[in-house]
Amino acid sequence: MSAEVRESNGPAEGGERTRLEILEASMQLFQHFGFGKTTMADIARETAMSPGNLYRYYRNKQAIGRAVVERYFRMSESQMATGLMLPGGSPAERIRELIRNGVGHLMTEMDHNPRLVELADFICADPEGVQSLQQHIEWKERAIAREVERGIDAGDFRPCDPDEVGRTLVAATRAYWMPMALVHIRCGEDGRPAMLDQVIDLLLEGLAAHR
Amino acid sequence: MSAEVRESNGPAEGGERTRLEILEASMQLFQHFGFGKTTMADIARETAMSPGNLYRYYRNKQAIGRAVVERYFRMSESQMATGLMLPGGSPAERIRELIRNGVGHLMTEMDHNPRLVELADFICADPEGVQSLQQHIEWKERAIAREVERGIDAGDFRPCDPDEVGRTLVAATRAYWMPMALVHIRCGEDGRPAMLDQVIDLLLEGLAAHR
DNA sequence: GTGCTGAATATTTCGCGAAAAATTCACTAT
DNA sequence: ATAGTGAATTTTTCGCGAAATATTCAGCAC
Repeated sequence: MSAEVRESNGPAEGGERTRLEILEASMQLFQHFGFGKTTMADIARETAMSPGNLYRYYRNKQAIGRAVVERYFRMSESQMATGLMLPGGSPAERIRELIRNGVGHLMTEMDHNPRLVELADFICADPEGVQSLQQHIEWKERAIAREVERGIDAGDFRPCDPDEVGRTLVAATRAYWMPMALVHIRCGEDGRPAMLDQVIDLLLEGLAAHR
Repeated sequence: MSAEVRESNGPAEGGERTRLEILEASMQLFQHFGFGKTTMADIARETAMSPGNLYRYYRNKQAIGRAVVERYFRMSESQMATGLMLPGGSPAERIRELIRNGVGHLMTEMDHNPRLVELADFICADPEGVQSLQQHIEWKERAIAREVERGIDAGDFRPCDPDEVGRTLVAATRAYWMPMALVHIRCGEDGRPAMLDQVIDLLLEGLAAHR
């Protein structure tokens, strides 16, 4: 029943800079060489500190991996959110673009940044890491829920619980958010994910107001 | 440019009994001990023939695994179809039950028959086996398409292409058909798959006629 | 006490010969 | 020719010591 509230042990305040430094160096290394091929000694060398010191900021290597994945998820979320910055488009169009952009972003990352995608898969596979994935999923659910709320207010969508619809839309497109599945789903020369547009259309149709 | 049309080499006609015998013995063994732990020698012993003779009926061990998986898929399809035998229920209800029963059946198999589910995953992972999975998926798509057709005729569903809707419904529930994903999706004490009912409801709502 | 080091220890991975298994093939029987 | 055998051959897996790596810890500087 003692203190130890923080995910990672170590310095309380002054160490945030160091923790971030470790995080950024690790992300670079993981991106280049992969999680497995990057050693704690590599990270120590890159940050010009001793291996032992890394453990003052992260419990172990997995914890660094998890922090990198969380940062990576936050970056993906920012990327997905950029499409929502501009105010134009109907709620339905905005949801469609949110999902299409998100899946498109994931496909781009799989081509361009396979090491980090692989890391995310690896980290999210064990119980310690699932909550990172869960948070990321919840971010999508909330982003969609906000647009659904707008759609209800605008009279485009029938009355419903926006949060539940957010969860439903993410659940109905879940396979498209899974790298392992997405590998098989991409098709054609452009590599667009099969049936995604039709799935979105049917879901949005189910949400429509039919005034 | 010669003959060799059949998937498996060997006898043309008279050998069908032997091929089936190998298939059934293998299925039993795989179910009990798993694909990896079952040797060709085991199968030979079980069928009272020599190891070499197995190769007259199947190209290799993978081919036996594929045949077992295909048989397993056919059995799953029969199981799923039993819910459709009785004529009652609206098309929407029948589609809902088809999907719920199918996913429920998969969950039961994962608990009760994990070795065969694992085998299916393994076999369908490589290029030789994906077409078996593809066929199984197409069976579901067609089963749904038939019900959609009924729904259109009955005036319950708006006019649309039943085949495309079949593909769409399967795509929107794809994660629920993937054992790897389903492990994470089951929740609660009853282990029911999260959000599946809501997904189906929203999709069917999108299909409704709104007369 | 805080931040850090580097050697000491614990764990995991790796290389490689041995054993097991998959696959082939020369051969027998009908 | 067809069905089948079983030993020979190729491929994969396994066990285990060595090397690499992760993690801990006693101690140093401030």
